[in-house]
Amino acid sequence: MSEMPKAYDFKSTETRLYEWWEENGWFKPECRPDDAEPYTIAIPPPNVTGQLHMGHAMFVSLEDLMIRRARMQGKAALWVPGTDHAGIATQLQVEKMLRANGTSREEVGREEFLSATWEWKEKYGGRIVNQLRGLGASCDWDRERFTMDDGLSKAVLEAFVRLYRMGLIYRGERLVNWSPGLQTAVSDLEVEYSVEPGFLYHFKYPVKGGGHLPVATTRPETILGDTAVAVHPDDERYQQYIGKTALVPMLGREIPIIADEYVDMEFGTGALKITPAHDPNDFEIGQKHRLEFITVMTKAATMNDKAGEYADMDRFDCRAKLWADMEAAGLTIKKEDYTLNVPRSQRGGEIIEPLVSKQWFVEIEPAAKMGLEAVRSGRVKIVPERFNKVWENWLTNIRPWCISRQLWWGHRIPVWYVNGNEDDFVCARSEEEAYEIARKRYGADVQLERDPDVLDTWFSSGLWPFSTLGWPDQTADLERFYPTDVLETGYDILFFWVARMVMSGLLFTNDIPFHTIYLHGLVRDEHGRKMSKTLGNVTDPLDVVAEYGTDALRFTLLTSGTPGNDLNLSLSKVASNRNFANKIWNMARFIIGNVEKVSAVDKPEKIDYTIADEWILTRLADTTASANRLFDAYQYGEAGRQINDFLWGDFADWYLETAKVQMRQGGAVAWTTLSVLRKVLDDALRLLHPYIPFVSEETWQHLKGAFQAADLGIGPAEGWADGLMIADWPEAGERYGGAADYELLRELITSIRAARADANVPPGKRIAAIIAGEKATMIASLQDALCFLARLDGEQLTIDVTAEAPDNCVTLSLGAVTAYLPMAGMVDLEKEKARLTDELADLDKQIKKSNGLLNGPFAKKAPEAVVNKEREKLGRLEASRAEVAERLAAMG
RNA sequence: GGGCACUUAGCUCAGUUGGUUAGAGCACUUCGUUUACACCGAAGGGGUCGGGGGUUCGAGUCCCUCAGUGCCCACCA
Repeated sequence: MSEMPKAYDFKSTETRLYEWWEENGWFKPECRPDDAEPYTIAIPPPNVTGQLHMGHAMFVSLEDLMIRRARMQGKAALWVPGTDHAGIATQLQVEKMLRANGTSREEVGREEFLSATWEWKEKYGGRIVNQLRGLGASCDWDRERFTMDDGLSKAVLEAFVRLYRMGLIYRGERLVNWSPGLQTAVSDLEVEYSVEPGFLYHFKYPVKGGGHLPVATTRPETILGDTAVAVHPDDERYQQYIGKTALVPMLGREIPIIADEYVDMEFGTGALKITPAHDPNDFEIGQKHRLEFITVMTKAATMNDKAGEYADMDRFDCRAKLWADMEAAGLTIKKEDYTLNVPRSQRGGEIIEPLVSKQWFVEIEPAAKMGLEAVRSGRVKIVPERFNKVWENWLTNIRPWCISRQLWWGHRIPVWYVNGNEDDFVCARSEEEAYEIARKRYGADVQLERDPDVLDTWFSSGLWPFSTLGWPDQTADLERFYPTDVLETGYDILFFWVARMVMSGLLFTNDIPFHTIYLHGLVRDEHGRKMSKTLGNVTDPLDVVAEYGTDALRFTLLTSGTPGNDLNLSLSKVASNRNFANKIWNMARFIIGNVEKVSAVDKPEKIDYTIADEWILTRLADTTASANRLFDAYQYGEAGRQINDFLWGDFADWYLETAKVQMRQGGAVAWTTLSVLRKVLDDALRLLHPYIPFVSEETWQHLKGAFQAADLGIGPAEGWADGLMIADWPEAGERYGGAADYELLRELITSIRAARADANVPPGKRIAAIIAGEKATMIASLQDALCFLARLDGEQLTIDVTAEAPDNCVTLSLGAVTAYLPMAGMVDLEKEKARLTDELADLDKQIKKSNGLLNGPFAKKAPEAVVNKEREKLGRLEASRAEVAERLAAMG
């Protein structure tokens, strides 16, 4: 191994390691034995034309973490990558390109448009995938899929045909959410309601034969499509009008005045205009009362010829003009300010228009029931659990899913119409099959024409976990890796995607598609604002990676938050984590630098650990156990923070410093110290590898190289693996009794340092000390370390259990051990007296509290371990108090 | 109209089954080039854990309630 530079350089590392891992075939499950337990994740397929954003970085970090840990646990880890054709999004991009070239989708025609889109896909589709690689994603790229590749297209056909034959797909004329700009229907989920200021228009509905009914509406242009006016049957104000005829303003069309309990007498005027073709509620009332359905708008949301003189006007121009005309005709009452809930397209933001049109629907209630049961029974677990409620609520109130889109880019609906008749159609997996069926049903001489529409993009992604593994064919992959294990994604697509996968999995594979749903939150800017282009607060993951490295970004995303909650990304945290990577690198440099100071003959027959060794090994065992417990509970953030704290706060700040002294002793002590250094860093690197794959692997390779070359008999019990990536996952080791003694030593050192700082002792100055108390001899075992870390003068150090305090000294009492620092000339007697007096008061307070606790109900009711802990604490406090009191008395 | 989350140090956040004196990073103060690291180290200042009530020997943690913020679902013209 080459020399390690002073600072870790991620730039020269990341690409090199990624390629090396991939060349070794370690991203493939086949790097484990055939009988290894499988562990599978299907990637949330990014839009094929998408640009990498923090959401991608988030899911890559989390899923790669899960996959890498499983792989190290010896499982056949498979992360299936791929992309989504993203119907509308992609089509819009290509249309934009066409427009830039002075043409349009309509002009070039369907076929040419599709080939242009495929070209676009080939050109830009690889970009996002390469960006995922850059984040370290250990996907099996040989198994990469695309929602419109042949296999997945076959799966889509199969799913559609099966649903149709189960009677769960039907075509119907319904009121759908229509996007006038995109010229397609969209599903309920694709509509977002935004609260906006608007008006409630009150006007007079003329009644034939005289009089009028006051009516209120937020959308006057729909008046032109009214086919009834409704009042509540019990409303005394309007009893006289029920059954009479009203006249549509400006059109004079005659419509009935009906009674329906749906009308809220309290709201508005208590009289309701009914426009069955333009409002979901009115649609139902229209059906109930068998009203006429009059559509007054075109698909472009301009008024049609049913709107009389308003024909060809834009819907909002019409609103204004009609109201002005009504005002002139004396039909208006008032226009009051009113807060509207405006339906807007999730894509593009234009106002969605409810329009009657013929569309394909999936009746998903039966599947929804299965999805509900899967979560209720615990077959599918959601992390965090609180999303169970959201799941429950949505699936319980589910409505038919409109799956047809009037787009060109997507999976064509596998339905053929017979002889130009819309009501005669066949549903089949292919044109050949369609003809076969049609001939049987309609005679030999049939002409078929395929439905022009395509399917909602989520229809194909709903099949993702099994279609990517080969379904509907019974492939070996499907057999081995399905059901998958965890589905990890953002909570914002729980309904769009996750619920649909669960439902289609249960429906088509008769199994759950995954046993756990892990939901992460949105990545926001550091002040909690949503990242948006208009706000200009978008942080590009590629920029962050270029400046701080992939590991720094990954560790930040993984440890800054908690499952299911949004996370505020701050660059200062990324910078800290870049520093963490460097810190790890330098720990390794230190250890490797010590390798040559030890020789193989120093290996002792029987290992004899110092209390420092015992302490760090115990801390390692605790950290490993805790991390594993947290990993199993999907608490990755907390696990990462704990490993970080351990490695930096315990290993680097304390053990490494102590080890410097132990190494100087040479011989068996040095050998043992080096073996502990290696063991702790090695295990920590393993624990960290799923978080920060690059720096951990690079560091580990250096460690491995140095120890293998030195041949000291120090290394992993199982031998050095080729790569950390495929090394064994650590399990918690032994705990040792000496750990507590070292803790006491740490306390003592910290106290001495603080006392020195308090007395303004120059940092370089070695001072004298007397260590007394029952644990003084324990301290003696690490006397040199004590001197080094607390800057004590070894020549002037007295260690004696029964030593008495000299005059003119600072007293540091820790119960089992006491330090006297005779800092002649440097210590202010009066100040020391005051300090000790304060300390005495504080000790008295604590002792009183502790006594109160131990003599109260606490002693009887609290668990024994807790009570014992309190007793020990009291013992320490009392010992300290005695010492402090004695010193004060001696000082007069 | 339902439902959920959040409210802890100046800022951004941890705190898993209730258990010593509530933690981290950044920022701040004072010191420091001891052969891993200045992308560093040592010491330190800073919090009545949103308000109120309750359960408990013990509450940041559990329950109730109020307030603020954010989000999701829902057809009120």
